Amino acid sequence: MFRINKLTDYAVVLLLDMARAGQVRAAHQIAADTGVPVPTVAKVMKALVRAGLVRSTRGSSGGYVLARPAESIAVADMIEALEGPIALTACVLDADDTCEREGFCPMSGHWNRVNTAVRKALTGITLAEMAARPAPASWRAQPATDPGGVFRRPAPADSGPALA
Amino acid sequence: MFRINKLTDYAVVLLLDMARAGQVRAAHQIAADTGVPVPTVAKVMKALVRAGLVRSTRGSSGGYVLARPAESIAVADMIEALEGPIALTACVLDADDTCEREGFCPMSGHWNRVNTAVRKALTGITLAEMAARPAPASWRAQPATDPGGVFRRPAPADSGPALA
DNA sequence: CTGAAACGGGACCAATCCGGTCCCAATTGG
DNA sequence: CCAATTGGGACCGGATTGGTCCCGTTTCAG
Ligand code: SF4
Ligand code: SF4
Repeated sequence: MFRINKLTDYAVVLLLDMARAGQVRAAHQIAADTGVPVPTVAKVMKALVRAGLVRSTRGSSGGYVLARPAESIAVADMIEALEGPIALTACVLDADDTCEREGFCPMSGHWNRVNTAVRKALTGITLAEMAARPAPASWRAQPATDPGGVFRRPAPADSGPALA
Repeated sequence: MFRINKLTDYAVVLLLDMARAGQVRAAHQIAADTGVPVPTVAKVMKALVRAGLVRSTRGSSGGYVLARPAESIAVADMIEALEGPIALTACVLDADDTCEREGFCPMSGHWNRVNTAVRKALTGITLAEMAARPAPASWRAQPATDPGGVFRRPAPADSGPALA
């Protein structure tokens, strides 16, 4: 169905939340804030750290924070963090595995162009853009009825100068 | 890994072959021409017919042919034929299922923008463009060494006025 | 009229992938 | 030392995917 992984989706949601918070927060806080189960948040954060998108601090009063400004984190970066290089097919240049047909398949070379087009599209949208505006009304499917009180803004009073 | 389905990949390969042939040909011919196993070709073609991208003729001397000019078949069409509507996440407008978080997830609306960007990228490349040129050398990963004699051009002599 | 050739619509299965959870070691501040 | 956190997996059940096969239907050739 041409979906991104659910975990990747979560990653973006979590990053968006972190961008709006702009301060170090523990995994369980982020979980409570987004409604994503704690173990899942933990798993996703590990991947994000490994990819260098967020920085982590261990020990008590530790937690996670964006490793670089939200302006420089594109959707493509987040996807690559969770799923590895963007490669629509096995014969694309930066795919980590190869297709045995690659040598004589007339389609082979063409996928690179498609792949590039997609990656460019995904690079053109940054985390900052999404964090800034609260999703234009024309984009929303539902009128936003909070069913459980989750997703409260991260302590609006003491959240400091949101964004890095 | 952000891959399209393998079957979708095959679909594009088969369509490209059909575009270059420009005449009605049986599934087993297309299979022999592309190196894709016959049963798989059959399966893919069924999907393509259902989606209206190719027209089929039954009976002996039947086969498949493109339903419309290759110029009007975009990569997005082929993907949608095999995988259904392009919807990166469940909360995208034209997704057939929904996410329970959709109402209060701050990311919800934003995915539509990403989705649109991707779809636009996929709509900008047509089958005709790919059928015309033989994949610029700069795109190819391998120097094209045919390991099995497959993928011979569809009878260059009597192939008629290639393309619709 | 008969039969071969071809498509149509599935059922079917093995293998893989994915999501989700959990456990324990390592680190750090109090 | 203790509590709070992250790090790095293992683990598993369910869903998806790739691939094959079977049988009914349609159509043309002879
Ligand atoms: S070489 Fe051909 S079959 Fe193999 S991945 Fe590329 S397009 Fe698909
Ligand atoms: S609503 Fe939020 S969690 Fe659900 S699919 Fe959309 S972005 Fe992902």
